[in-house]
Amino acid sequence: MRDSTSHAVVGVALRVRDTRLEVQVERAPLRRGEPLEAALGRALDVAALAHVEQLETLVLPDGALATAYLGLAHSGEALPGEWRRVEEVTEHAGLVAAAQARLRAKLSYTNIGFALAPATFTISELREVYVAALGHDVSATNLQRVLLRRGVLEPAEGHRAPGRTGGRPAALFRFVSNRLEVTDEFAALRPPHRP
Amino acid sequence: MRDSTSHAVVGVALRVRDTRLEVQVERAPLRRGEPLEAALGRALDVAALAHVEQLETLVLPDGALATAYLGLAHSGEALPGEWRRVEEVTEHAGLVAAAQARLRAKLSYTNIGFALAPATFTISELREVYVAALGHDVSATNLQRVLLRRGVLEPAEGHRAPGRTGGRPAALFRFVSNRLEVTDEFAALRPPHRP
DNA sequence: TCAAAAGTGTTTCGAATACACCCATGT
DNA sequence: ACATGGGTGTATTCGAAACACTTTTGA
Repeated sequence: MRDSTSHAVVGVALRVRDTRLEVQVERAPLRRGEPLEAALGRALDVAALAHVEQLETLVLPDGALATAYLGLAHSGEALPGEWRRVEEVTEHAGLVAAAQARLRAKLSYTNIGFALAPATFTISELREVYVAALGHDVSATNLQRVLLRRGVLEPAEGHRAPGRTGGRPAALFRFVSNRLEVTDEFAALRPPHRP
Repeated sequence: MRDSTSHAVVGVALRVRDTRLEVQVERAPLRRGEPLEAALGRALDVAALAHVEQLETLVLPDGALATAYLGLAHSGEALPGEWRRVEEVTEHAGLVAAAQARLRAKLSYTNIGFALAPATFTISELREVYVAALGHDVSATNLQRVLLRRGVLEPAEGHRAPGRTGGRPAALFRFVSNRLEVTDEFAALRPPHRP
C-alpha cells in the first residue's frame, strides 16, 4: 500500500550504440509541490538528452504511482549512468517496451531521428540508427529519399573519407530542425485538396 | 502550493451530437492508495463510455497534479452530466484540445470510430460523425471504401428507409470490432516486403 | 418524370518501394 | 583493373482521392 508521498518519476532513456539500442532506466521520488520535470532531472541527466517526452502514468508493481518519461540521446556522446541493451532489461520492462514503441512510431511520421543521430552523419550511419531503433532492415536509398523529400534532412559541408577498403566518399547530412515536428500527416482522411 | 494529497483525475469525455462535437469535463480527487481508474469513475460515468484512454499527467493552473483521461461515448445515447460544444469550453482548454487532437489522429489510423458511432449506422451517418470529429469535410464514398478495405466496417442487416424527400434506402453497417485496433501501419519505413 | 440520396466503376495522383545503373575511391 | 561502398535514375506498386455514372426511392 502506497502512502500519499509515493509519487515517483521513471526516466527511460534510449540511445543507439554501435548497432544496438541501449537503455537507461532510473527512478526518482517526486517531492512535495515539485514539478514532474524536477524529479525527472534527478533521475536522468536531462541536459544531455536531445529530446524528452512523457510516456504515461501508472501504478508500479510496488504500488507507487509513477509518471514515466522517454528521453533520447545522440549516439556517439559520452553519457554517465548505466546503459544496457534493451533486450537485457527486466526491470520496468513494460515501460521500456512502451518507450521503444513510441520511438518506432515517431520515427515513421516525425523528424525524431534528430535526437538519436549525431550532429552530422552519412546516410549509411543514419541508416544504422534507424535499423537499431526500428528493429528491421531499412534501405539507405529509400531512407535518404523519404527524409529529403519531407524536408527533414539537408546536406552539410564535407564528406566522410572512405575506409581502407575504398569506396566513394559519403556526403554528410544534418537534420534541419532539432525540435520534434510532425512531418507526415496521416495519409487517410485528410482535408480535401481543392475547396 | 499543492499538498501531498492533491493528485486529481480529469476526465474529458467526447461525443458527437447532431453534427457537433460535445465535451464533458469533470475532475475528481485521487484518494490515498486508490488506482487512477477509481477516481476516473467518480469523475465520469465510465460504464457508459465506449472507450477510455489516458492522455497525460500535468500540473493544473491551481497547482494540483492531475492525470487526464479521454473518454468516448456513442452518439445518440442519453448520458448524464453537462455536455457542451467544444468551442464553448474554457476550463481545461488545453486538455480538451489534447483530447480532440488524440481523437483526430486515431480516426485516421485506428478503428476508434466504433466508440463514437451507434451500433449500426449508414455511411452518411458515419460521415457526419467523422466530419464533426475531424473538423473538415469527408467524402462518404472514400470513407466507405477506406474503412471497408481495411476491414474496419462490415455490412449489417437491413436498410434505413428514405426520408420524405426520397432517395435510395441506405444500407446499414457496423464496426467489426469494439476494441481499439491499429488498422493502418504507418506507410513509411515498413519492413521490406520480400525478405 | 423528376429530384434526392445512396452506391459503384473508373481514373488520377502521390508517396514509398524496388531495382538497375553510374560514381569515386583504395588496393 | 577491380572490388567496395555511395548515390542517382527510373519503374512499379498501392492506397487514397476525385469524379462520372448508375440505382432506388418519394413526390
